[in-house]
Amino acid sequence: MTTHLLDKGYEPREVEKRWYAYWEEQKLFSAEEKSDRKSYSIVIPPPNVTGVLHMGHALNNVLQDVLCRYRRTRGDNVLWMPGTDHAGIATQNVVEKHLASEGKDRHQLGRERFIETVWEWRKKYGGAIINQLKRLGASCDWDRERFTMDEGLSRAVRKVFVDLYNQGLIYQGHYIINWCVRCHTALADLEVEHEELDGHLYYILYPFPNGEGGVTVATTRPETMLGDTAVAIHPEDDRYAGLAAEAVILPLMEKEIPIIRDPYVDTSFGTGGLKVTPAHDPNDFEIGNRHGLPAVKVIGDDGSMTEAAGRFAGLERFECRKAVVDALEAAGLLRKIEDHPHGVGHCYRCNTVVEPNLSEQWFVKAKPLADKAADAVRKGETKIVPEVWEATYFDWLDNIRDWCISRQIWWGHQIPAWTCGGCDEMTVAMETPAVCPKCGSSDLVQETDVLDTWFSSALWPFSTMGWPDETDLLKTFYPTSVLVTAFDILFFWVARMMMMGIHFMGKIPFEDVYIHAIVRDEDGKKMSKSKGNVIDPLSVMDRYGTDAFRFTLAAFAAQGRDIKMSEQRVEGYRHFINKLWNAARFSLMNMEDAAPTEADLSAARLSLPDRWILSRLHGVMKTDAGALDAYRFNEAASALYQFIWHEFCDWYLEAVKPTLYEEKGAAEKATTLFVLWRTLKDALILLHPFIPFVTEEIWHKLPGVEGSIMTARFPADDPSQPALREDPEAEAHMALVMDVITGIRNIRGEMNIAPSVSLAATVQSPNEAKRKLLAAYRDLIVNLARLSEFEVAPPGDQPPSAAAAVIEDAALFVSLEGIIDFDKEIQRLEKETGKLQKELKGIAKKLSNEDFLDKAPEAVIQKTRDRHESLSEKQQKLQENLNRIRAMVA
RNA sequence: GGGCGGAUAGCUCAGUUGGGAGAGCAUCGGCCUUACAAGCCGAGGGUCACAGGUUCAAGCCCUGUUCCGCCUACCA
Repeated sequence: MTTHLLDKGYEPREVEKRWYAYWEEQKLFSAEEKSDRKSYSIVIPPPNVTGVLHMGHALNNVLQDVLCRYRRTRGDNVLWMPGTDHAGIATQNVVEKHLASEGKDRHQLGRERFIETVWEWRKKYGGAIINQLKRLGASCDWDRERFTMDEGLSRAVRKVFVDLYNQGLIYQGHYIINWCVRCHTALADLEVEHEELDGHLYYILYPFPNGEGGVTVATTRPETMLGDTAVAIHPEDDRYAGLAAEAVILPLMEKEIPIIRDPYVDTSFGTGGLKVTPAHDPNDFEIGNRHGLPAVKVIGDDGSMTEAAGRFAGLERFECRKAVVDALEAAGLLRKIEDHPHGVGHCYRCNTVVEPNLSEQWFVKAKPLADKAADAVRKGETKIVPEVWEATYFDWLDNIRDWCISRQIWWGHQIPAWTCGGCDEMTVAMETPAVCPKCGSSDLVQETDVLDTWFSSALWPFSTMGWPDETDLLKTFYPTSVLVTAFDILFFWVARMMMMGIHFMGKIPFEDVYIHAIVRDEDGKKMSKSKGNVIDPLSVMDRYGTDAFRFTLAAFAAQGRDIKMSEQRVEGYRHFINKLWNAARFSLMNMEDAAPTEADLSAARLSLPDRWILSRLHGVMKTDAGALDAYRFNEAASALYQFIWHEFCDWYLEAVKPTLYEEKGAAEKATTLFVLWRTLKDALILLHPFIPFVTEEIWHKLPGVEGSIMTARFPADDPSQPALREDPEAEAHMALVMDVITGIRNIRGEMNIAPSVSLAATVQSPNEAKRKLLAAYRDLIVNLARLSEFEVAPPGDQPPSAAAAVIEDAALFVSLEGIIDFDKEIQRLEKETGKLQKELKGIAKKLSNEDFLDKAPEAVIQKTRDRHESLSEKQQKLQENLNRIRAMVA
């Protein structure tokens, strides 16, 4: 320990760097694989390896860090498992872009070389987000850091795939899926984002073969007509009841296609005629299956028209749309065009319009897994907080559809399925087979598709802990205590982890799921690069310090509402950090190098402010623990804020200054010093989870403590310290003293009397006990209200030139001999009585209501009566004073 | 189309079994009081979106309306 004095201002940057390095060196984030202590574990939502820290990460990780640091102070064996996600499509896109800037593309490199390049890229840039998490103060067990493409996790992925395949829960099939023509891969339904666009509805006449009339169909995507293989009408549609024709001519393609009847057709939409394109629409695909229609793929995987599109072949799909419309127009078959806003699917990775496309893909049969995942929450095995999200969770799981897990990209877990060139047999296995188990041929070709990234992240809670091996880590930490995440990945990730966790571990992956808010900009808009409204957390930390930023996030994290981030708020909390710093600075200035000797904390030996602050410390400790245990971060943060600033600084420190300056004697100083030390020490421990850096810095200047504050125990759990307790008497006495002081200050302020002017005050109360109390705390009142004289007396003559206030049954007079402004005082009293009058009227009305007296609980009635009595007493006293002053003026 | 959330002080938001409307910031007035002017002391400011209902009593419970935001959906 160098000096115990703090610098005048808190300089976050150097402090943050120093202590983070210290924590890492001392291995203070490390979990014990085996321990007698209670386990507490969280797996981090793994950020994309290509990611940079944004506000969402910051909030998410600060909340996790608060919980982990809090649980450590409570003595738990804490594991916060960190890692990153290989983010297949996103990462591949990033690296491809990088290649493009060098004039290369992945096909030139080939699959193997490309994957090597991604690994190189990952090695070079993939650590960025991890370092940014460290900057945030995240106390993850970094020695256990995992990556979804690591060997161990890849083995878990393979095992899960093989098991599910053998259990019949994974299958391969030819289906309509969402296809991104830019990423060149299939997407799961979830990965498609719908956006309402102003489109058009085109009405096209499909003529009968005999040339007389036809069926008019309506479509938003006219280019797909080239792949139509039927026209459907509803079997009971009267408009087509007498229809003789059994086919129409598909315009532009000049080919005959059948008219079919299917109840799927909505008679109320358009003309009641539906064009059927099995290869490019999921509904049409099913209709096609029902009626045995061929599927003609006219839009290729690259988004341009195929040979099957005839003379439109080679055109880009939207170019083709125009061309088709023009051609139809020219042929006189375009009946009309209507404006038609409708939802259009976009790729969640690159925002390209997604094309429903027919192809061979792998799917997970989701229903059996989803049912168990929903049940676990229904039975309360896993609790979702706040509860409102349960409905959303159930809704999705109860209506789940099979999950398309294959992706036509290179970066990811290649599907462990091999097809025999000899006999076409498919082998799915953990290890690469040498020969075909059926025919013995060694001509085996592995499936080129890779798995959806979310397939591997679904295993995260147990794959990171060593599964499929039965590790100590799993035994100690699975199921995890809580998952902290935002609702936008409730389906993508949370639900799927539930499905996989229950299926493979036989146990839910987490006891609680805490869903926090999304961070938005000041105007409530989602932050996005394209809108240019992103606030970079790193620059916020640079300017205001990490602790201020963290405290802001925690204070904003009220359940069920989005967070609107503004730098102004962070600035406000920087002031709080500074306030704490200075309070500590003041405290330390008064302490010797050694820890204050332990004092007797029984009420008899302590001054009122000492008793009071210890009682308040006990109170805030309880609030803090209760709030954090229930994930009410904002409540914990604001309780601590309130305590430090408005109780500890504003009242306690001011109250004990004379004692610290040894105006009351050495013994009193020693006692107060101990209380001050204890309060500061415990407050730092309570604050540490929120603002770890500044608390650690102060901690090391505090005498009588050892090691890091990270190893300190929560006040209620520390056997080496006398227990804190509630002291209602001290709180009541202090409240009275504070009322008197505030009353005097109020008069001073309202009458514009400078603080430098000492005043004389008198309190008159009929209550002898109260008089005794006030007399006993005379020094405190004189000091904090800046008085020259303070008299306590029974009710009697009122001082002549005095301003008055009423505190409970006591009248307070502040002598203003020579400086009183009578008009001002009259105004002040009138304002006060006016307010009281209004309130009294309301209460009186209540009390005169028979129904109220009849039906309200006795306690409520009594409370109302008491209040009425004390208010009218106060009113009367103020009125007397008002009359007195008026008389003096007149 | 279905569902969810929000509307409380100038701004941003708390308000958990219905029983005296709160905080931070901003504003106004007074202070360089030897930890902190990133501060201290004091003050003003709200028909709790609107309309009904239940109740002795509603910001809170019920119904409806308006305006925002979000999620979800295979009507071309």
